[in-house]
Amino acid sequence: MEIPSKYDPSQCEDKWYRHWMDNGLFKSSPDERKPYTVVIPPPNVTGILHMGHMLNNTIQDVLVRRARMKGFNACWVPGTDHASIATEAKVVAKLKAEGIDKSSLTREEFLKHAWEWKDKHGGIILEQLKKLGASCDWSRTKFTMDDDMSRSVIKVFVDLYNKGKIYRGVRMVNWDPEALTALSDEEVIYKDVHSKLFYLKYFVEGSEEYLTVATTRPETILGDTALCVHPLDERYKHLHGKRVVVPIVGRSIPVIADDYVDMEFGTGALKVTPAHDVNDYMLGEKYNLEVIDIFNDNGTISEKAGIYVGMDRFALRDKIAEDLAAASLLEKVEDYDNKVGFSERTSCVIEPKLSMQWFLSMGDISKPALEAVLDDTVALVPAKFKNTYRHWMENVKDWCISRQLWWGQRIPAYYLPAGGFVVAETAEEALVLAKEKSGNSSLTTADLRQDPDVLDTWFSSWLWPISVFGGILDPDNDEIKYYYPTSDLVTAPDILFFWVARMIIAGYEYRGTFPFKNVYLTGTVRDNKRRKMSKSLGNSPDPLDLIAQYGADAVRMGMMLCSSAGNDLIFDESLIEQGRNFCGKIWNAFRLVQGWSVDDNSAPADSAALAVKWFTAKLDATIAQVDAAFADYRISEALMMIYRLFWDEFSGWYLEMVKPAYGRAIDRTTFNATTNFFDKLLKMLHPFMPFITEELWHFIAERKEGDSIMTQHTPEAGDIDHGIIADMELTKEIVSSVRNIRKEKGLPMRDKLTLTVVGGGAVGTEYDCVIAKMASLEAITPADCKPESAMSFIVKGFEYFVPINSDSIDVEAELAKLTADLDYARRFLDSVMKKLSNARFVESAPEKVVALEHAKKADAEKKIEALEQQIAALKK
RNA sequence: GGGAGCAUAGCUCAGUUGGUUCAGAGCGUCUGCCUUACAAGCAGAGGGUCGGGGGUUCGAAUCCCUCUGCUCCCACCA
Repeated sequence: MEIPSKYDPSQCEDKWYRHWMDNGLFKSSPDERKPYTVVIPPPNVTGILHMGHMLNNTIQDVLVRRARMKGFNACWVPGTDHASIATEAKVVAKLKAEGIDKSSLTREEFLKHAWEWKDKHGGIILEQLKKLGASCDWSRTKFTMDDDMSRSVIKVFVDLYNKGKIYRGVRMVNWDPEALTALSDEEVIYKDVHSKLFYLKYFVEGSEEYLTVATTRPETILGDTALCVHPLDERYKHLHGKRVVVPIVGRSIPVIADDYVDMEFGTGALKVTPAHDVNDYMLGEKYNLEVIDIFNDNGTISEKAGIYVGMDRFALRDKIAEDLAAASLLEKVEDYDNKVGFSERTSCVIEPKLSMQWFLSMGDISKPALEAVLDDTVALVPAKFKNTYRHWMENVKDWCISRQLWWGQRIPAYYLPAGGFVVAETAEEALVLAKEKSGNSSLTTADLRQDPDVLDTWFSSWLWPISVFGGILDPDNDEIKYYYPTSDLVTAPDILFFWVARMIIAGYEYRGTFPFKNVYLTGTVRDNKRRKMSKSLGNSPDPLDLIAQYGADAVRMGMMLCSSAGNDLIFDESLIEQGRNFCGKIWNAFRLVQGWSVDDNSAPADSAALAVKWFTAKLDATIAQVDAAFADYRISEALMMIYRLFWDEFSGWYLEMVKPAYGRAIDRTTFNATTNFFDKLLKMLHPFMPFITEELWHFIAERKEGDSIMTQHTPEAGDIDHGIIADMELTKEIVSSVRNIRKEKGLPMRDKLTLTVVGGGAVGTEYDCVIAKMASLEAITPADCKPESAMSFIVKGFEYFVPINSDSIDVEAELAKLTADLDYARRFLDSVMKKLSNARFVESAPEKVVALEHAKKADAEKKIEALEQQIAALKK
């Protein structure tokens, strides 16, 4: 088969992906092998691939492909998440653009639009993952709102409700006035903002005296129902029990005393708005204050406020400041930096709001999940996240699971006409319960009103590792028993609490054990200015463009090179260029080997035989190192090891050692060994670069229909010959030293040189053939002393000389260099002697270390002697 | 406000329990080379008092303290 002179990814990638799919190579079903299971962090169903996905899924694919080649039954389950808020927001926006208002639609009509949107855009991101080479079992693709997935969610809700872990209640929640829904605490992002601190005057009723109160939110005075001071605050003691008048509003409110107030802050007086501040709510409960909800759901002023009705909350802030100033009720305004909560999804300012919601109590249920991580039953990689995890789990609060949306699993609570509700998986079951509860047997399903809210998206994704295998609906099915617990989870640390922690909780609650053994937490992808890559900044390249430009393997390699677990990764396109260049290197090395003609009758040259022996050892050593790196999830290091093995050791040294002279054939033994090395290298590379390795692997031999490198066994390390590796390192040092002299003296490779070795040599003479070939020498000769007119170098204390024309030797420069070396060597010896003459060192240091210092001493002495001789000879 | 982490070559990062190989790798830089696989390449070279200061130790990039500068997480100071 003719090999093209250049690697063209576009010619290979689709071809091999189709090959893998057509032959069902990604598919997994339970068998006698050990399972290796990964569930994908389901991307938003309407999302498109960004660099974060790229990173995340490349890592997963590397792990999955490697496990598969290690003999595991690898199963990577793909899927998408319905992403309740995000998707609903997109659909609302899309309808709005078409002139349709959500409020003009019925729930059913809206959901029809949403499903249409999902059907149109839902598959895109998964198709993009295929371009990347992801080896998911696509026949298992799940969506969190698939019928069985939704039924799992509902079953769990009912179960937890029946266990008393889910309750309904009025609480202060984080209200998103744009999405018009409650959010969980985790969905609120606090940011520093520059705001203003307004100092307002509250006149004491029937008096000219007033208190000044500092607030960042003057508009909330409409909802003020008390003023609070510290009981010990001397400034206000006389006002306890008195009443003050809310400025502009004119309402009379009590002055209460509570030590919650910080006397140092502002004026030491706090306005209390129980409906719109969490702390104020607490005070309101304690002192039984009136609660006035002054906002509509969309953040405008409600009828209850009485004045300014219909104004937007931020417009009112400006307006009320003006009006207060006009009425001389505003003492002053100061600049002030504080934190404000923003919605993770819509980015609008969160309004604390009192409302009726559903909650999951987290206290008991989260305990096993905390233990599991603390004792490494579930290992977080890197482990530094254990602290964060523990902190969160120890302070976990109840989870607000209801959302005032339509897109999602509707809460299975049914309200009875006469009040009260029942919770059941279906309307029919609910009816039975309702009849029982009410004693009214004439009820019909039409009499029951299902709760309009849906569940938080994470209330479905927390079941993901279980529900994708049907483990909720049928806990004893073969799939869940085989694949669960899964092996590795690869995800971003920003959803450690949203998702990872809750999956562990659900794992223990519904399977009695952890959902995955290891959690690999990726870093944030940043640009070369360290800015987070994001759509809004426009600094994120389109992964598909990159794949089109450089090829998927190059992109994968670029991602993997800069990604260490848990650390942010600074992505730069140059990394992908490096990946592309590596593809070229592999391709060309392969072309070289395949281009050799083979002679079945000749015996291997000495240098070739030695090279094969050496590279066998080097390969084994690297395999062992790569295995160790993978065991610790040091994946980019593993890749770098293979990269250097291939580029430097194999291409730079090995192939040059065995390469036949121009026009000559290579012997069969060496050729076969080389092909075998190539085969192993391709297998080692395959998890990282699936396409090019598959393409080349098929050139090595005639393959049968359906063969693939991806189902081959990855090479295992044999016994490693460390001796030959060390000797070859010295050999390379000698070769490099000769090359350096060539470079310095401008001697071209075609000029054959001689190498003279004094006093034996750093390596045995059997390496001479390699040195000669690699350094382009015509002879290597032993000698007793320095030859006339020669350049020199020292390896491991042995003197080497390259005789050259005396005209080209700059005696002064050589002397200067040698003298500097000698100086350095003497100082080094001094430092060694200082240690050895220190009795405390000799006493306390381990024997090994002391012996080492002795060895260093011997080496240094030898080197000094050699240098002195060289200097003396040069001076003559 | 509480907690965690980071600081090593121009850039991105390795550096296990202090002691061979400890000051490393890749990329970039510089200098030669179109040497018959590859200029997306080959050969060679330079580059860091391991953030500052102090301490423990025979010995510190590594352990302790402190300062400085970043990052992240959590938190109800109006």
